[in-house]
Amino acid sequence: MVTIKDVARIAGVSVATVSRVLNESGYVNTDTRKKVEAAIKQINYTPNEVARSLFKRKSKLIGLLLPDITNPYFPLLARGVEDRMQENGYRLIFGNSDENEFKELDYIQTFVQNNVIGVISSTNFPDSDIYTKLQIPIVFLDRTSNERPSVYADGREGGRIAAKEIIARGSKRITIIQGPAHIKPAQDRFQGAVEVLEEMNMTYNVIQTSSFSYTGVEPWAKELFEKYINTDGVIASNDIVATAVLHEALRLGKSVPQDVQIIGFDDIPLSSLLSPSLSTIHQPTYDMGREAASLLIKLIEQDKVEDSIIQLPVRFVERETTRRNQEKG
Amino acid sequence: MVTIKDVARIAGVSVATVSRVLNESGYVNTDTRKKVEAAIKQINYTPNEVARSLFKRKSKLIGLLLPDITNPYFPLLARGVEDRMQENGYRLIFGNSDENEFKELDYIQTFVQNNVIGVISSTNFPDSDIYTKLQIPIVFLDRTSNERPSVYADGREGGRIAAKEIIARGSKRITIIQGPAHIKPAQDRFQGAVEVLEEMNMTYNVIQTSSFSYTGVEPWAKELFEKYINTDGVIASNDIVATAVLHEALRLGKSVPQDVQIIGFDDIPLSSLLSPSLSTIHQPTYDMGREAASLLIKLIEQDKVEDSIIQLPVRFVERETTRRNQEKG
DNA sequence: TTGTACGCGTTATCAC
DNA sequence: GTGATAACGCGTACAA
Repeated sequence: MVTIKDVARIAGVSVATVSRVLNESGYVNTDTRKKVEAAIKQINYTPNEVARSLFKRKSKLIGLLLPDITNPYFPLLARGVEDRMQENGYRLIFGNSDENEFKELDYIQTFVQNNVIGVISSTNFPDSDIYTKLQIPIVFLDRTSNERPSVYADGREGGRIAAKEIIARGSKRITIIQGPAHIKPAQDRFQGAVEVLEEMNMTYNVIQTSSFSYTGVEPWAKELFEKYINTDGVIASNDIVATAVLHEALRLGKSVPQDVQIIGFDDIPLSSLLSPSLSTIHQPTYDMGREAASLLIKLIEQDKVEDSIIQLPVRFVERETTRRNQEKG
Repeated sequence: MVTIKDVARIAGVSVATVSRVLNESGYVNTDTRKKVEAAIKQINYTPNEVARSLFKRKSKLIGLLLPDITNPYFPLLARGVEDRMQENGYRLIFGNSDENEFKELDYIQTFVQNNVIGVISSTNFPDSDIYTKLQIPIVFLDRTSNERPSVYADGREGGRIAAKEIIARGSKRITIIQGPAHIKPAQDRFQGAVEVLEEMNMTYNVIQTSSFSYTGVEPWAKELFEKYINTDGVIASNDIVATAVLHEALRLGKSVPQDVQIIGFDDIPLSSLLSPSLSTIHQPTYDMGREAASLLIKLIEQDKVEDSIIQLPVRFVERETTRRNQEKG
């Protein structure tokens, strides 16, 4: 390993001087600087971030905690975070929590042990001791808790839009799929949809699901059509569930969107590749990741931050699982 | 920050003793140990991994470099790596390379600066200086290079299987989609398919694609049916491309699999949710991640490793984009 | 069985 | 302008 001492020896100066040119701190003669830079280049020296981190008590590392990168919604989030962090020289320590509080605690602990300078987490337990006791800046992503820094999409409005659109397009017997009870965005979506349905005096049914995971979405799709065979409109809790519903509807010989309309949530990349392609409520997922990163960077680098709760807008994406809107012609 | 000194002070012993109980090294009296453990619990002490890393010149961190986590193939790989690493107490520093050699170099450098103890990379440049000069254990994942530790699937056999199956199921005018020329597994698949087609004296066409990315797969699907309108069998380079081809075929009013059969590659999670669901060559993606992690752990913890080149088998998954095999009844 | 002292690579303070 | 040197938190000879 090549260290700052080697550079100092070769350049014929002290390590203090090398440190100065490295960090552009303090005075250093132009000639001296050149000698040092030459030495650095000669032996291809790069500073040991671990030693830096030890001394400064903080690293250039960010902890990123996601429920499950295998769920196609999260990679975009992660990518947004990474790209933005990269721009400011921060790197990611990454972990999947599987919505398991113990695993979260374990990861957060590792983050702290590694002197991460901040954490971004899509946790289901934002009010857990894990986070309230955390001494470093934290941003909740796709999650929120009172007054804590967070970035998320407007789920309630998304639910409202989904309900309005599916009604405007002619569904009369709507079934809402309610996502996991403990996940705030899922409940927001659900409530938004219910609100509109109630306002418009529509009858509707509800199917409850317990997870957002890939595995085991089919059973809920089957349950839906067994319990409510006459459903002619489905507001799904996310695109994965919507995809399973679509699959099951087609399997049962139903025409989509003629017999049943389906609206998803998220607009994950595969939605547009389905046949028929999936109408859905678009979330600016990648940008949410970027925003969370930007917010965390502000929290780290600035004293005070004005807006630390960021809600991003959603929008309806019309594709082929909904009929043309008659009203709009 | 609570340090080993605090523990020592509270327990009324020296830091050396605390260190001994922490690392279970050397002798320590049972009573003393209990006092130390009590103190640790009392002030909730956890060792500073940065200081450890500095002293030992290596951390518990692993560098994981993937082309793009947004491509649905890679999250499973990442998950496999993480789960296995977790079991041995290693954590991941993660980065997307975008198949960009400069970004790779940048990340590898960061990994080294952070004392990672090993690297797993799905690089397109395994023979680059970046890797040949690397002083720490490295495992190539879903990639391979002569004699270097690597874990990958048997692409050639996969290509052969795909061709055999699509022929056995009655396709006469087959089009193969050839993945990016610089990615070894893509070429293996292609060659395997071509081999069988040649052996059986079938006529076939080839469409060349330049990337495995999501964006811009549609154009190739369109190109395929414009150039080779009579195609009745498509061997796609991966499931994303296959999905786009399926989408386009249905859009053109073709019946799948009656008019055209489609076989994908990878068996990403969405494949089974498509309508019709996608027949494909299954890769044990998650297990590949795990295997790569296991191999790297061996490389790190053992002196010599017998098999450092691991090729995993693939298999055909029959779903709905292929017809029933007549021969098999 | 336990404690002292040093070094890991870096930065910051303070002389010179 | 530059160079010693202490300190960051930990692990390990070596001494006691």
